[in-house]
Amino acid sequence: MTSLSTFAEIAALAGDPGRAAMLRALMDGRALTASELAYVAGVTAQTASGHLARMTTAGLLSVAKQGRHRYHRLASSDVAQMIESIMQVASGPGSKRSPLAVGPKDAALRLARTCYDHLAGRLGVALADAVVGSGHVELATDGGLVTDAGVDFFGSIGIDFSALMTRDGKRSSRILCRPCLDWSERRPHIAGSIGAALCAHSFAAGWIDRINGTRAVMITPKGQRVFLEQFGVQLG
Amino acid sequence: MTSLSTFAEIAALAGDPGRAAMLRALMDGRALTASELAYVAGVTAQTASGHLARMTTAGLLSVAKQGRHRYHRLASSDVAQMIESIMQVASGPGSKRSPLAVGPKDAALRLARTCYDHLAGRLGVALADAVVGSGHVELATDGGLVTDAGVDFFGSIGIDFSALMTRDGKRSSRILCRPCLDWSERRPHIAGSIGAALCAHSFAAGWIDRINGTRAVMITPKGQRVFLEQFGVQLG
DNA sequence: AAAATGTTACGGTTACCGTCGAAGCATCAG
DNA sequence: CTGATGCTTCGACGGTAACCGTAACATTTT
Repeated sequence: MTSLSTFAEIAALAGDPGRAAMLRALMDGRALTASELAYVAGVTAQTASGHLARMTTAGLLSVAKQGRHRYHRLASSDVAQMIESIMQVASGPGSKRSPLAVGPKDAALRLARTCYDHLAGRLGVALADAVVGSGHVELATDGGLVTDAGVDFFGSIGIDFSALMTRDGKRSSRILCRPCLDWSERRPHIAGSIGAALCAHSFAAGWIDRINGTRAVMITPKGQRVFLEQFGVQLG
Repeated sequence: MTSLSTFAEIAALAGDPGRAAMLRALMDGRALTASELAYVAGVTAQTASGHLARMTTAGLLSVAKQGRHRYHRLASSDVAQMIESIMQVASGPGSKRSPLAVGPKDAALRLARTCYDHLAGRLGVALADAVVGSGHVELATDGGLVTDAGVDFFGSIGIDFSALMTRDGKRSSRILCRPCLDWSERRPHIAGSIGAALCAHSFAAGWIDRINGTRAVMITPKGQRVFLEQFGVQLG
């Protein structure tokens, strides 16, 4: 029953408070150095190094050494989804403690941030509402899809699905979407291939920008205009 | 940072080998007594009692006392999805140990079994392939949907979606599907609302039956006929 | 070369948690 | 009422692992 022992092993790795803090910090999809991760975990560098080594050999993390730094990131989207699902359970009805005061307290984080590879916060939720309201995307609790009109719409703003839709040889329909329930807004936003593409394109097109290396993002003036004109979204 | 502490708490609960075995046993969606769970975990009754109490207060399990028995089940489908996602990571590329000998060794389990609330094993995969091949369902890695033809098809075999499709007031499209990667077949099968409905209907209609209280199911003669005529599926 | 920074390795201490024995309640059978 | 079964609580034991000293190694900068 090998799968069982590794199951407990993986879960136990995520069960340590320090390692949990590291994983949570890596949920923005970026790669962090061991020192930064040691800081967020509240432990010394030696301790953090041991944790990172264990999580790397277990397949949770992948490292890329660059000069004298070693950048650690989540190994795959599967790991990100696992962390999400644990957060989902942790934020569930079982968390009686501090019923409404949950979520990031930083205003910038609440406004807009990245969630592994897509956008979250009020911006992410607003964009999701916009594309759902305009009929470009349909969302349910189990999954989501892009309508034919949505394919045209995303194409018009520079996101091409032709590369994404060639899966398994034949066209794999327009199911490229996954709802991701955020714990600050308590509303679903768009994850999956579309969410990742939209987030990447927003960075590339200069609509949003990272705030000094955190997972929070700011909306550029150009982004303000595009989000209002193309999506009808205005925040603040 | 309450959500973080509970995050590690939840993960640590799943990280103990004994508790992991219990959760794994409960993945068939049925309710088990404390004694049965103590047996599958390989611990004494006292130890199991403590584990069950902790997991219940944490919101992972829900209990229903019936006479002098206490039946434990997974608290929600969120918990089941969390367990699935951990299995997904545990079965990932990181599991070098016993590369191909994974999966349930029991022949009955490999053939057909329940996975929380839907069907898995060769039967589950075959049914998924059938409805995908006939164009009734479209599956991708991120989600799935039922086509208009699929709605008619499932209606013709006794599964009505009208109750499922009234979500949030307006019609919530036909996204009721979620792929679930099984660790014995390494192929996706159909979970989500459709998977649950199909599984429940198969039991109700007498197409399948539980094998003496395990998560393995047998295909009745009636089921053999229905699966062949309606889905074109023949196993064995 | 030498200093500085980032990362890993080793030993010893400490605290936590899983485990079981024994005993205490609840429920059912006779 | 008496005995039996299922489950839980209490207390004590033991092992595991997180943690931080100190120290070594690697890389970059001066």
